[in-house]
Amino acid sequence: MLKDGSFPTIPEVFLKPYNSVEREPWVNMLWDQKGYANPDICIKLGITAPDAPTYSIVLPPPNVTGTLHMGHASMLAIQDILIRYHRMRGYRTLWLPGTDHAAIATQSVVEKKVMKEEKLSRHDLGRDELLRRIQQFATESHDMIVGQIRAMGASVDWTREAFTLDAKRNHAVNTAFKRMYDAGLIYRGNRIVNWDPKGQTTISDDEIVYEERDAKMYTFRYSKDFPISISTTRPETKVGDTAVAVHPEDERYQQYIGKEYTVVFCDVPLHIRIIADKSVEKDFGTGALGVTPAHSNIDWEIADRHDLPRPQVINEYAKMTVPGPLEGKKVTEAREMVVEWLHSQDLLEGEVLIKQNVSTAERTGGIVEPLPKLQWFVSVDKPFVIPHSEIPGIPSGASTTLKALMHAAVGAGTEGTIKIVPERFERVYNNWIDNLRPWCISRQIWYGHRIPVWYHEPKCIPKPGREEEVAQCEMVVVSGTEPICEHCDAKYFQDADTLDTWFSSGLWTFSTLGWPDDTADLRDYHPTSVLETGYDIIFFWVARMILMSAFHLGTIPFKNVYLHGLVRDAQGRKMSKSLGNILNPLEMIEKYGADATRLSLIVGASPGNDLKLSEDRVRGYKHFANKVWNVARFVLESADTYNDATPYVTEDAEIMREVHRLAEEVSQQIDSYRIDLAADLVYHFIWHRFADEIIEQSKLIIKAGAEEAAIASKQRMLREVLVTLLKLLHPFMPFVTETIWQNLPEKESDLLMVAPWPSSSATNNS
RNA sequence: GGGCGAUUAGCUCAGAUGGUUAGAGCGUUCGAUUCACAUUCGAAAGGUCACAGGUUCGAUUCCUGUAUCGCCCACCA
Repeated sequence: MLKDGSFPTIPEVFLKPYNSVEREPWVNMLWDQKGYANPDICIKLGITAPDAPTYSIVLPPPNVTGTLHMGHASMLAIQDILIRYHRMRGYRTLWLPGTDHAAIATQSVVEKKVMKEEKLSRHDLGRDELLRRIQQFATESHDMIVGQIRAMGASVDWTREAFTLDAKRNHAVNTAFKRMYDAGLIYRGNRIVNWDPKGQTTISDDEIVYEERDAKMYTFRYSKDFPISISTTRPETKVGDTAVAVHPEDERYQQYIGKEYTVVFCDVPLHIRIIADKSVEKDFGTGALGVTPAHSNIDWEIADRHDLPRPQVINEYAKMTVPGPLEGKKVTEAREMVVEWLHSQDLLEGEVLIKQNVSTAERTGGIVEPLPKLQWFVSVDKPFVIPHSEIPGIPSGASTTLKALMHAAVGAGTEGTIKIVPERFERVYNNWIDNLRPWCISRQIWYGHRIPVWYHEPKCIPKPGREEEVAQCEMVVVSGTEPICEHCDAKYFQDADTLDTWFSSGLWTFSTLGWPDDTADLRDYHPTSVLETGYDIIFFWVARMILMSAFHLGTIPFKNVYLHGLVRDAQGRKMSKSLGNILNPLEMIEKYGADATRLSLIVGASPGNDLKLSEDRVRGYKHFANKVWNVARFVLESADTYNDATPYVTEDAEIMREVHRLAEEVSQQIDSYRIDLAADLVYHFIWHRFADEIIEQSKLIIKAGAEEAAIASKQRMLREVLVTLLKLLHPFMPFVTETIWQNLPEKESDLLMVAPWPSSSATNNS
């Protein structure tokens, strides 16, 4: 009974267990109404100081290929914790959401779907119709993803949402392409590319997945009178050979170097030169390498050095093109035919079973065929002058390369460079750059940013008197609209290819902020504070963003990179459809609540290490959400009145100091990206210190009717500890804490999400 | 062929610039309780901190090897 004779009343909502299914959508609506995820609104309402430091994250855009999985859920949880923490600390905090068109991934999903349901190929549909289908699919997928991001409680600013293929981003992509082309870093060239015969497109080196398979290595001669035997696992390519390379110091073959032979191999006449090249290993196989310039990367480079002809004998469908019996045969068939022929001619000298890494395309699983093709590339080694640079070690106006920029941007504790957490990935990153080759950016698929290059076809017939300018108008690169030839008024035709999806993703940190325009957002929020993503896309994406930002802005794209691990099942296996061990985030949210789902993905997940997740874990944290709920109920019941001027008795003052120490520790752990430990600290304090000990002890005072001063002190302590703990827990479990906040009799701010973060200083009267 | 990570209680993981009895959760066992708790609380059992050397007064912690598992990179034809 209270002083005025009435009974304590607590909000009725507390009389039932915490119900996440009911409360979470309600809290989401509340957040939407207030719109505090938008930093402009926070400034306008005086919640955030206009000159406060900024804190920004761009959401790694999920692919619009379907729904979100646990990996996405963990990424959203981690970023939301960082964002909510900084927002409460008073930063101008922006978390910018978006989705990725994911070019090849999305197109192949839709193509497969259309093939399955309608038995139609993309060529049956045509470019426009296929694009329409993909658009529709992407929109549905996008809407689903937005719903999932909201369900997780992610406090992103929807007013700034972006899509990697929307009009603004297309403008950014075209501008970026044009500027890199003008700087000479993008060029069109005939080089060996990774061709995926199944997907009918080129792919970059990073989209190759190596699979170990059994293979046979054959040792043989081209003909009886050819002096040197060679070894290969791909005899069918030998009809494209133009040389045999040996090591310059290999005494066995000295006498043959420089000689030329004409042979007939499998009914194909070949002209073979014996050359010396240092890249050949003396001790491998016979020490002699049959050089197939058109169908092997290393051989192409040898051909460069020795000026060899490069006949193509395999086409885009992985079929033989050389005239004769092999023509039109698949490479695998042709291989058997050649081996049979070698047998029949008694040329085969050896056959060994070996393990071999076969290159396959990540998306389609097709076996990659190296082919020479005319494609667009980004040169990472070509020097250029960077007009403006804030990157340490690279002065404005210096001559540099993209590789050098990428190296300089990350690094070993230097002020102003990117810091990667965990640090060991810095080595992985640098190692990758060292091995980087030209980046092939053109793709023969339809869904994506069309290459902004236009060709004059047929050739220009100039107006009289301007004939000499014609050579310059055959090909133009423009960032704007369709060009028209000024010499003959003819229209141009745009390059049919699209850009590698990572080209547009690479611009993400600044294309989302309005670049190429000089916007306030770009000035305020770039470089972003941290890029949080999985360690599996450090090369695909992290490195490309650094490249793009360094070239176009002369800055780093983010100050920190935080790499999280992968979410695996309870046995540590990858989650996959075929294993049937997938946990669906939405289902977990439905059963246990977003708060529980978030915590289960956070606690125990140290940076860069994989997390084993089971449904039991999620269930465990649902119990915790309910525990928090009941703690609040108890405190509001037994301390329904209190006075914030009441002096603390010694014991309670000590508890307050303890709570502030906790706040300090939690802050430190978050600052050093150990949010797993931070979450664990709060969890344990609430459950095993506050609930099990502090509350239990306070019962002895309050319910036993001790001295009034002691009771008042306890009541004030309970209320203030509760408020502090709600704040500390809010970044991790935003829904249950916000719900409780809304039911507090009085509160410092209308929403907990913008309440001030507990400071480490001790309170008054302590 | 290079490189990286992991190896601590039955399971999942913390941990310390090296120092008294190595921690937590889940699980197990025993007990209490319905007076905030779709329960909760208390207690117990359980570890030669992968192995072998070295440095040291002292190592699970640092160094060097080894093993097992996992991952990444690499144009050995």
